[in-house]
Amino acid sequence: MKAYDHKKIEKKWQEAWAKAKIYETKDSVPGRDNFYLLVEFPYPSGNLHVGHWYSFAIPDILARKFRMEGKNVLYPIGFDAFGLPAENAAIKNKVNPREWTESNIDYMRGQLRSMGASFDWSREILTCDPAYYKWTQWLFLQLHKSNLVYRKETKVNWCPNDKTVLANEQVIDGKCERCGHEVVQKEMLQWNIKITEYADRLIDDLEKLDWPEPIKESQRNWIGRSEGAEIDFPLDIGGEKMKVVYLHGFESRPDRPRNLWYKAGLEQLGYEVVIPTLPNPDFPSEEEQVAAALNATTYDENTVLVGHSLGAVVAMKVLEKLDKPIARLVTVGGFCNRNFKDRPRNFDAKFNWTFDGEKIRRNAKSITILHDPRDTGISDDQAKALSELLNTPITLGVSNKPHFTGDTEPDVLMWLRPTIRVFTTRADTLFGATYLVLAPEHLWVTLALQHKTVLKNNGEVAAYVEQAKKKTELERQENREKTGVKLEGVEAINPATGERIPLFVADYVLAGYGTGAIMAVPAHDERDHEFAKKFNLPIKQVVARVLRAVSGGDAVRSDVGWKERDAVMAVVKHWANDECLCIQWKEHEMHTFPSGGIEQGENAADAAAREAREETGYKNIEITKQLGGFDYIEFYHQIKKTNVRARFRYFLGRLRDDERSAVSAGESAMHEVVWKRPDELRAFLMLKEKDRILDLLAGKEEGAYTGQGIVVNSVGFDGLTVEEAKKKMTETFGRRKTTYKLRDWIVSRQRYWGVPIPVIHCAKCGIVPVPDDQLPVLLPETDDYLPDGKGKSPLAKVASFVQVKCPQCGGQAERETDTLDTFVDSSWYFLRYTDPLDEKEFAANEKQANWMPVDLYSGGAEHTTMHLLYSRFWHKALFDKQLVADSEPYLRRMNRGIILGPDGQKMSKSHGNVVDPDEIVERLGADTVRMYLAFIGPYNEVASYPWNPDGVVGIRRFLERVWRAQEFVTESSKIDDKKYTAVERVLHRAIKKVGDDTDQLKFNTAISQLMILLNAIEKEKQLGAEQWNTFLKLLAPFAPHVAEELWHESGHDSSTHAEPWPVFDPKLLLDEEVAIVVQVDGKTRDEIKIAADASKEEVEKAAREKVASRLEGKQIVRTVVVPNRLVNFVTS
RNA sequence: GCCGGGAUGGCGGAAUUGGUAUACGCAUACGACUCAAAAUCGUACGUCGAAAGGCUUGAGGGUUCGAGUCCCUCUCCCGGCACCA
Repeated sequence: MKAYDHKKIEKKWQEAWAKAKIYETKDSVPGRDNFYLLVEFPYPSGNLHVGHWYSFAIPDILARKFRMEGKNVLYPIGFDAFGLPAENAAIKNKVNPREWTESNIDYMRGQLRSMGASFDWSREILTCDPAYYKWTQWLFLQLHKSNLVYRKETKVNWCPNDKTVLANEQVIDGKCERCGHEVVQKEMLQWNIKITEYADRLIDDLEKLDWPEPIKESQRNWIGRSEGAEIDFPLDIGGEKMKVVYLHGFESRPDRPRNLWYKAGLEQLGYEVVIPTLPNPDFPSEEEQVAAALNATTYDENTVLVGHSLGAVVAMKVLEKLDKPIARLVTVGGFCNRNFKDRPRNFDAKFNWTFDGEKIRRNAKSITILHDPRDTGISDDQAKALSELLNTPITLGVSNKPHFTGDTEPDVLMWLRPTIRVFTTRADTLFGATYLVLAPEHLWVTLALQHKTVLKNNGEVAAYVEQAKKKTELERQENREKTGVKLEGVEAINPATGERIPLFVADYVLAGYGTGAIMAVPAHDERDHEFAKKFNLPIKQVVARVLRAVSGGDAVRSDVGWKERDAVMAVVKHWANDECLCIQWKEHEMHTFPSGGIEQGENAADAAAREAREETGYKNIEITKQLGGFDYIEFYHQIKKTNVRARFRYFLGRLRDDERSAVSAGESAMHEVVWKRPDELRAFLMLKEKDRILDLLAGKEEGAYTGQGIVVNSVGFDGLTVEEAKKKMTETFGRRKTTYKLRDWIVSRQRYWGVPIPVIHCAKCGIVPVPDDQLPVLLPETDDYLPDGKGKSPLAKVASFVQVKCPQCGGQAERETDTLDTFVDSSWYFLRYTDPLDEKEFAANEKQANWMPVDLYSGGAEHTTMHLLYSRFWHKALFDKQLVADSEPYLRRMNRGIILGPDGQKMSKSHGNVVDPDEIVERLGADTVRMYLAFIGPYNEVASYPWNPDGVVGIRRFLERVWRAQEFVTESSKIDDKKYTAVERVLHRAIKKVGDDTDQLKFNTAISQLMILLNAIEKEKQLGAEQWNTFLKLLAPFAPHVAEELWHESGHDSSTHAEPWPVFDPKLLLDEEVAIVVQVDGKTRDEIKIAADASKEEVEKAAREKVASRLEGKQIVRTVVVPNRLVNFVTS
């Protein structure tokens, strides 16, 4: 027997497999199902570490096993070759990033080959190859066509060290993911992709994916959907005297509910509202209507003129006739031509359709054009014409009924009056909103500051806003002390209570989330509570908690009904001692404070005093204060025999002296009065609410109550549950709204080594996409990769690249010089593997159809909210363009853990604990490294495993024992021979378990089963040739070289990897004789060996005999027999 | 703080989903082979106990004939998000 020489055989077989091209995957093979096994392709960092082995060599086990099972497996490889490190290395070492990248790739190819992995190298792709990025550019332009790409001045994360913009996902704890430098916020013109438009689908489609739950959950959290409401708070700006003149439309009347609703809303703010009656609304003419409008009132600089629909035309005609300007013109669903979407109108000929746009503009200091794209009559083109006429951008509105004809139209009202719109998930607490908070960047704040006279403390607010904007993410995170400034001179009106409430700017409200403004409910939100405490703002309870008795005599019963009532409880202190007045009931299990219901018209505090007097006889009780607010207490009333849901208030009182009148006979028969010291109360009281009352008594500071409960102090809504009130208040005061934490994806990078964004800036034509036939836009060669630090890409310095003819007008234009985020490259690479050489398409439909969607995608948890989310989005965008056939790219996801250094720390050069796989492969062989990593623990977990150098040796020992086991193989292959049967049963169990465990990604237990099998073989010291063949086939996916070598050693010419996966015989899975545990009273006492097919009775009988001595003198009350497992005798 | 996952020998980890807890491997000890060492092979290896027999799956309680597994309470560790209204 030759010695096991891993170096020789690994080299030999790797070359042989490559030469035979056995892993070059055909698009389809008759009789075989296609299986697409994808691993995240590596970044060409230059050197493979153990983590790479874990990523690539372990999934290879699956690839090989699935092939043996008859699947046509695609297991491709490529390189995510663009990106910052190449460029940083280029700057540091003065080498070309392309050369650096290519030489790294060359080196890594060799290392990857040394794994003995069955990659199909013929499909290799490089994202920095123009043949690849041509299609990255093309796909980007497809998204651009779908209006998913836009350019916007955005506050972005800027890394001053890498001198580039980072995506939100690339900022970890306020620091750059790549270099660790602190990230600053910067306003820059950036390319964005509207991933937010897909937020719902990205969450909802997770349902149908076979992914680990933690990954799905992280994506859901990251997208951060929350359902809530938008509520408008009207502003009252002191000194503003406005008159609103409202001109209704065609076939309308001044007294339509909607118009009256507008009137009420505006008058609430002290506005004067005029709604002229316009003559002949069903057959209107310009002359009559304009005259009526002009006669109805006077127009001056305090007038807001509103025209709905045709009213807008009338309004413009009115403006044409005025000789001095008004404050504002608002058109609602207005128009200036007759190109209606639906039908012609009868007023067509009675109006003059030419307008003096200039005069109208001169006569209105500001103009708002409100248009709803879902309008059934007014087309977008009509709105656009109006916008051009008045030289004013369109404000998009949402109507409740098309054309803003609902009974209420909040969007219109919002534009008629200054309003702050807030987003809240707790609409039920609206009555408790005692102030508003705006983010420092809120538009209204910005406008007010510009205006200068709106805020009385303009300077102070300006200073705060300035300072808040300068804070970095890190500073915001470190110092969470609430800060803010009140906006003096402005008040908002709580739409529910009508109360005037103050406004603040504070940086605890984020501009980027919701509407950038919140209603603050300090009683029921911790942040608002903290702020209110600091600024001494009122805290108003509007939700009462529900305390339910669940044990003891007053526990709520399911068999009786409910009674509701208002109640009070009195905590009365002794006149001299530190004791409280308590009541102990005689016939019932009740220990309480005096309490009872409030009588008709009675004051709550008086009721508390009265109850205490009546129940105890003490006369001189004075109530000193209320403790806390409302609580609902639910309990079973033992005397009235009914459940009670009582809305309680607690009062603190004092007894002046011991003067006492006789307690009524009824009362004294039921209970007696006892005095308890505070330290005895906890033990004495049985009420559910005692902890809360005792906390209140102790004067413990009460924070915000954020839980469920019942609404109080909210006229018209009292008694509703939180959930019911949310719904009802949203309907009454606002509208439903869903918001997301997810931000749009900023894809431009101001760096050299990436895909040029294929766009041209033309002074005349604006942004012009590069035509398809001019793709790819090649990355130009340059020696100057240094970014300028101000946000200009190095490409901007390459004049020959920048200067270009505009493809539309032919004039001189400039190329976009930013490059794309590398996550764009990797958002579609798996599609390219299906058709890697196609020059006409990014991947032909029929080629995609062979493989997509990916059957199993393996990778790390670090990509959960980055690559994995981006590529799902990208795929959906392509799906909507019908460029791909599925809405999700990956059916099943498996998650790889992390390999730590031998010291249990993350591997890093600074720790000096880096394990070099090349060295171990050299010393122990690739098969050992593969198998050790597979054996270290379950693969599909978010977990980390330390590399144990001794453990690796154990696997090497196993392979050497396998090698030596060839000695035991006899020529005979007759497995029915008695001497082989012991091994045969273990072998069949192994076939089952290795197969099952591998499918479930539990490679560690699959390998342990191979070890058990080998142990059995060594014990018998002989096995048949067929058994040996089967063993090698089971081993093949795990240790491909050893298995192949031994396979050939035992006389085969074919490859073991092309062999079919063994099949087990179910009959052989169980031993003929099984060991059955015998328990007495659940304790294992002995075991019996008995034929596997023995009957229940036989088993029980044998067991009883076995433990007869222990059963002596005992009564068996029950016998439990679990087939092939145990017998349990239960004695009395 | 919120959301997810977890805690089993000296270590990595098993446990047919409620049925012999500690499979398999590592480490360790002893023995065989050897002049010796390494390698290899064999034996032992949760814990208390001489043994019989107890006790053990982060802690405490519960359900069950039977709990690592199910339920409740708590502690700690890991991961994600984090002033997201």
